[in-house]
Amino acid sequence: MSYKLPQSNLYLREEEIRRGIELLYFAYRDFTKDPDDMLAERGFGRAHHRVLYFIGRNPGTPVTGLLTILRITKQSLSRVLGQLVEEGYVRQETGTRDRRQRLLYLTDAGAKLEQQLFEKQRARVAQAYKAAGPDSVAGFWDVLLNIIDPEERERVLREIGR
Amino acid sequence: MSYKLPQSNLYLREEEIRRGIELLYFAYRDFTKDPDDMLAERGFGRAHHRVLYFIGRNPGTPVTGLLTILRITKQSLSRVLGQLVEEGYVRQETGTRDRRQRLLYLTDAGAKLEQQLFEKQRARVAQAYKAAGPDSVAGFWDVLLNIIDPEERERVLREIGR
DNA sequence: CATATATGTCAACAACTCTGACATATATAG
DNA sequence: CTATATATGTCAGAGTTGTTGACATATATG
Repeated sequence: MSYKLPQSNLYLREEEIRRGIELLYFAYRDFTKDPDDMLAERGFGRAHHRVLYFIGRNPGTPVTGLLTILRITKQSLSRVLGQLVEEGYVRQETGTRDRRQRLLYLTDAGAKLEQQLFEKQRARVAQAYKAAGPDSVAGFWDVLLNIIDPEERERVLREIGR
Repeated sequence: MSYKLPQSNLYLREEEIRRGIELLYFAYRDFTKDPDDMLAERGFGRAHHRVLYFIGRNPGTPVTGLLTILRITKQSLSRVLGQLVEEGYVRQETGTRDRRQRLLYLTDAGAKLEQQLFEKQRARVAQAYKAAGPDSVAGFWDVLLNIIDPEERERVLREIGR
């Protein structure tokens, strides 16, 4: 009997979609919550974390690189980046090929802070990976990758090292 | 040779964690972006979407129920909820068992709007499920569930219907 | 030399969140 | 019945992060 009730299928489908939506919402909320306390102690917010994170992953990126990854305006970035430079977590170097560019690097203090922030998320994600098992992790990556806009999937793959 | 280099393992482990962190960030960003345009047309934001969504999933919830799910303050909720009530998307009924409670329901307009917002995310998530396959979807759910704080996993399981 | 690009800065504004204080209606315990 | 607790609402002030718009400077490129 290969016949299937379309309405039942639609119902199941919707429930499965909503399950994904809700798990994404709750998981993302807890996941981002971890570093926030440590950041708040220094008067920083989540935006500072993102900047530290992506400079750490792309040392020597010009400002434009960060704007492209984060998809925010330079005015938005400059406030946050300015604070990080001011307080000694990020260092700017004039580009050698193109002297208009400001290439961004974490200072030792920046790298240390980034590691501390990462550690909180590492523990949570590592535990989830372990609890779910390697096959689930592969599925987790695969679904997330396909949720990302097709146009930027390639860039993300480059970012995460395939 | 069962011996494994611990440093190499640690490196792989960190790369795998960072892959999860970044996929989560990029996927969540695109995923939340979809409904925002439609909301902006009506002067609403993402907070309105969350309220519509969870009232739709829990019709008749008292205000406290929403505060517990969303983990925001009543002052924060009241502005958003007030607008939704004012503009006819949410209806409040005095509780019968407890007349202090305001039980929340979507109006017809509210249900319609919620469906339109859901449709945008449905398309994205359904496509990702299809591209990744059912086993990956199960893994996706499993990892996300384990990323959520253990204390609230039970509530989430109830929310998503197991 | 003219134009484009990379970056920075100032100002105003909007969304969403918070804390703190206070008010009202209703339920519940003694 | 009275005292207390709970559910909800409201006002005021503040912080973080994002936006748009306008303008400035340094450097690269045709």
